[in-house]
Amino acid sequence: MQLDEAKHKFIQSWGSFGSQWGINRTMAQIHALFLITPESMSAEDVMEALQISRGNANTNVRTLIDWGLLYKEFKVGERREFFIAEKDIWTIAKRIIKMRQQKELLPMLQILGQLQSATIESKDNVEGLEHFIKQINEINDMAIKADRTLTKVSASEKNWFMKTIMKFFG
Amino acid sequence: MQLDEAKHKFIQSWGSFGSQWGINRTMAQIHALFLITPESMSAEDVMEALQISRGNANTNVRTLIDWGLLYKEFKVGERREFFIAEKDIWTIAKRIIKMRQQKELLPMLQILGQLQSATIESKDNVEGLEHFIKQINEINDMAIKADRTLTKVSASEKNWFMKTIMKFFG
DNA sequence: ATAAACTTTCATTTTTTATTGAAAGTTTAA
DNA sequence: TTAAACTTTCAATAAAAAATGAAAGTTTAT
Repeated sequence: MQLDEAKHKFIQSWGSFGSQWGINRTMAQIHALFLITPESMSAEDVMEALQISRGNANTNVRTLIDWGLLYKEFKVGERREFFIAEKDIWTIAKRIIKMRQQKELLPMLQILGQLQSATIESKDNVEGLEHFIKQINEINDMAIKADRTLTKVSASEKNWFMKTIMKFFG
Repeated sequence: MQLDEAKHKFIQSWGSFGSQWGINRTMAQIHALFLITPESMSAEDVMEALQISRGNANTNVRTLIDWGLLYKEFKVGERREFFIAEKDIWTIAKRIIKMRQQKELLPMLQILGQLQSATIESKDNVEGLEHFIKQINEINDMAIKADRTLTKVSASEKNWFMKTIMKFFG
């Protein structure tokens, strides 16, 4: 297999992988491209490599920077911006976990909290009310546990994580 | 707050939560509806409660059954099918983890495996080739660890999980 | 055997999400 | 200060995903 073919395969696959996780396909593809490119690249380079528009490239590169998965790199004598990927997979995983926790888990926890603290009335459906409250409580408990776990994982050092968790899971 | 209002809020929230995870909004809403409904419901009940079409209700109820989140329930003297939710949050979490692992992680592992076992050629870009192989290896290692972890979690008993994992994370 | 009761399918339509590219905005060098 | 080089924005367009509903399929009771 040629290197270009292998790269292409990886980029496509990372793209569809990402799009299954509410991460837009192009953003994931740009990320993949950077992961396997040792040098830094400009917006132009990304546009050419993935055959996408300037606006699309710009938007998704910005988001990747926000997520901490891409860094700006200034080159002497160069006017335009260059970008380079965070390459350490553990750091990448932690950043993705953190962003997803914020985007997804947090809003859910807020709603669940609201529902728990609200006084819910229902005269004619006591069974339904009790069941509702029980379910919300259980879901809230699980969500809080998940949230704590993710917080600790994304704040942890690679070594600590590998030692304490991976000894259980190989 | 009225019970109906609280239920509605939960259903909407669960729906948008789901849609961020590549799980279609209506499927998540149907799931939420069943979670907070103590009795079993027919397709008709779901259609009415969520104001959706027959086809939509049918498709998503089938998928929820496939995922092990809904069960069929037969009522004596009733021709149509009734459904009822798996209510235990731990079981639900395990089933969702398992499905997502199959849908998402497995295809990625296959591609990574293919790329690792392939002999990749590149005369003129040795640096690029070495970097590519290094990155693929690292990503593959992490993916395998994630896969093992998810497999063990989704096969584990609630008590075991809580004892061994939750003592780390509270 | 057949018709009523119910479920599934799928071509079409609608909704949602992502992309484009031109115009506006910004920075830098001379 | 201005014009070239580059970046960002956003209204319009395109693509992808989901929903509809009527028709086809299936099951059950008589």
